[in-house]
Amino acid sequence: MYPQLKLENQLCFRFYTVSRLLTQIYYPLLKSLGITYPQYLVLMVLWEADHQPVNDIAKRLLLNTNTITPLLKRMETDGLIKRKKDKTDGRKVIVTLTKKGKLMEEQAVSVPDNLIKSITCSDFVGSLPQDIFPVLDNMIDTLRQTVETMNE
Amino acid sequence: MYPQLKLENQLCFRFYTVSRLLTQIYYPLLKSLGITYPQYLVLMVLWEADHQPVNDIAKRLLLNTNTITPLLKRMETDGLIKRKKDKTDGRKVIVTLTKKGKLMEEQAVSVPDNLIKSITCSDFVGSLPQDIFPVLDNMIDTLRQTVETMNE
DNA sequence: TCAAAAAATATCGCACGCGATATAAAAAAT
DNA sequence: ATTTTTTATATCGCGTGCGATATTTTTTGA
Repeated sequence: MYPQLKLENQLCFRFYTVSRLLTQIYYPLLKSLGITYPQYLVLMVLWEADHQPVNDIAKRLLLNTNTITPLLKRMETDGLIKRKKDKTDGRKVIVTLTKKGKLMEEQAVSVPDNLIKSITCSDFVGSLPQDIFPVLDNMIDTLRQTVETMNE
Repeated sequence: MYPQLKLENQLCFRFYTVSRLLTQIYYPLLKSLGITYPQYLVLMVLWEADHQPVNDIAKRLLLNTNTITPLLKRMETDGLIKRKKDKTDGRKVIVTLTKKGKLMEEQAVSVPDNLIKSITCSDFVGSLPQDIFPVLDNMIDTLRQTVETMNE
């Protein structure tokens, strides 16, 4: 009846679906490391720069503390990271990789390649338009601004 | 250290982020209707064709029954749909819109337009490449095949 | 016909995500 | 110096998502 309510015209549904399916394909690869996809994201942030407050990690991943805090607690329980109050600013909690968390980077190096290999297509990456990354980054930037404006 | 483990090189992270942010922007629009985004998706499927078995809805949304079943139960509790065993095939459960579920389509018509309006950008849609939909559909098709192959 | 396989749905457990709200510490304002 | 505001993190509750598995019904095959 209303074309704007057809599933085939929904942009968000496509992103929702691609995100879910990609995460499902990640699952067996990350399971062998004993981590989930959001935990993998946190580790990537820390591998780039260790010793960060919770809020910096949250901002980098565009997640809120109500998601990040329990996530980090689980990672601490699993021995991947340590959480410690900042000496100079008692509000901040600094997150640091443990030896286990640091060593996992070596095992994770093969994950991106294995992901591509496991996708049933002769050339998944090559079939994507060259400019897909900037398009997505523009979208994220616009959406991020919108959400920030909403929460004011 | 390893470029393949940099967040800025992650395709999946971008889809994950766009999906989450878009859903957050949907939230206040759908809240006024009393529904969530996944429930909105189920309703769109039923508005296109009422009276469908659970599995058809699940396939359409590329979700599994362990997600759809509780979702449908909540929607039944909220008086949006009815679930009834199929007479001819006792395994199937047929999902039908209630009057409330049907009437909600009229209220939902404005949601897509209001979503665009609420996004902080002069021309969000116009700044997307013309061929973004087929690209996404190709991705979904490839990923769907991969996940199906995984579960064999 | 009758056991075995397949199909459809459901249950269980756990990890997110996030709106709403609370708590604690630091910074700013009066 | 004290109150107010802001910042950083955490808690609570609920709704997904999904891997693993179970249940029920139908279909298939020997």
